[in-house]
Amino acid sequence: MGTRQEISELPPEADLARADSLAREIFSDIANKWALLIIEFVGQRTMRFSELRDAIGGISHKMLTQNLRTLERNGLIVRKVHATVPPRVEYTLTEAGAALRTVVDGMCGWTQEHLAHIEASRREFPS
Amino acid sequence: MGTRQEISELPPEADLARADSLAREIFSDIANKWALLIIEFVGQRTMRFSELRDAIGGISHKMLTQNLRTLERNGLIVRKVHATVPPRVEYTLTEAGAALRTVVDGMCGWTQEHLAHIEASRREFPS
DNA sequence: CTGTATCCGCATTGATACTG
DNA sequence: CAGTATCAATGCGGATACAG
Repeated sequence: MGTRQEISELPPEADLARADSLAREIFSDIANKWALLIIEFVGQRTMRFSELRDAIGGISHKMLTQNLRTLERNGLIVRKVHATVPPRVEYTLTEAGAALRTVVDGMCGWTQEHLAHIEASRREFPS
Repeated sequence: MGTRQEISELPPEADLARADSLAREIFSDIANKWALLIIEFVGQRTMRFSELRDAIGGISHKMLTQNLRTLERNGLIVRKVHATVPPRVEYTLTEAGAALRTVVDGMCGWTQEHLAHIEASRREFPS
């Protein structure tokens, strides 16, 4: 197995080096605002389709459906349909999704912490 | 200032609740694959324009320029022009950019760790 | 309520050419 | 080498209608 260093020193972006790698494709799948916002909000608690729509705000019916499907396909959320009328569909994070959520939390936290810095930077930037 | 709890218990996504908030706008600015990939690669070391282009791969000249400007405007990277001929332009992360990089690292790490899970999930998903 | 399908405008993106 | 500008095309994303 070699030394411990050889294993642990792999940089986190190692597999993202090639543009055509699977890692890159997956990265592109999740690195967009709708996907990340969905992860963040569903992470708060299990939510229904319309609850999610209202919570996120500004997302169209179509984009929400589309992103939910992609997330489900990648195993980040589970979709549970209750056979009632009217139908009730609930979305929950999987373990993998929850793990990603901690990362997204970090991103949300970063945004809050650097709001002032960013605003200042924008004002000084020569338009 | 009140109790410590009142301050620390704010959820990381607090300011992202409204779709028209500044936090949301900034979140949207950085939550896209090119911006995050640039942060990740520039975070490895200071890089020139063409180095970055080659390192990332699959990004067009125009998109790279465009995203670099947005990142600069938001104070995440600094652009240093060396008055030589031919010109030499180097990009480096600011402190804020470096802070974001640790988050992006987490995202890269997450991608690597869950590659197998995602592949498996995709195979089982009814296309 | 939730989901699928369609249409269509507009923004994003790439290719190309030109400047410093 | 790095950047800007322009043009054309693709596809994202919204609105709408309809089905289960």
